[in-house]
Amino acid sequence: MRYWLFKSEPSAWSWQMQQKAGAKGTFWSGVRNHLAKQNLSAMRSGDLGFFYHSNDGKDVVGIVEVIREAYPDPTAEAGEPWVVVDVKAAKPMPKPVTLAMVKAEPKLAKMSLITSARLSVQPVTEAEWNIICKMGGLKP
DNA sequence: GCCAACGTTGGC
DNA sequence: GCCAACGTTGGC
Repeated sequence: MRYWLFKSEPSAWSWQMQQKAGAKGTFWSGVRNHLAKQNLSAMRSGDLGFFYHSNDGKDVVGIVEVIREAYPDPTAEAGEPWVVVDVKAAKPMPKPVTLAMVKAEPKLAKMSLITSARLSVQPVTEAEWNIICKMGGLKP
């Protein structure tokens, strides 16, 4: 089981929209970065990810579960290498964890969210996962 | 709205 | 293969 972080601008795709998509979930499209693509490819069914609102909010607002592993991005041009995974909303954060809270926690200083701010799909370590769940009011 | 970080493109 | 120019992301 691995952990991830998905970034989205709420104006493009918000947590509320993800929740409305329900148990069937949706594909996570639009990744056009090779490192992010590698991360998508490494995901397995059942992996969990934080849903992070960039720009507007700047907070972890929920948890999604990977329900289908990487396959070609339906929104990509023919011949392009991009992939998507399907995710569904698993549970909301009782208390959203803001970027400011992450930055204020020394144990999270090495998170990709801080060190690779522009990467849209990031790995999260188990230790980081547990800390943020706790900050968000979830039992580990 | 600005700007830093960073990835990509294209000229050489 | 280098690197300057340019575009995009995302925090402030």
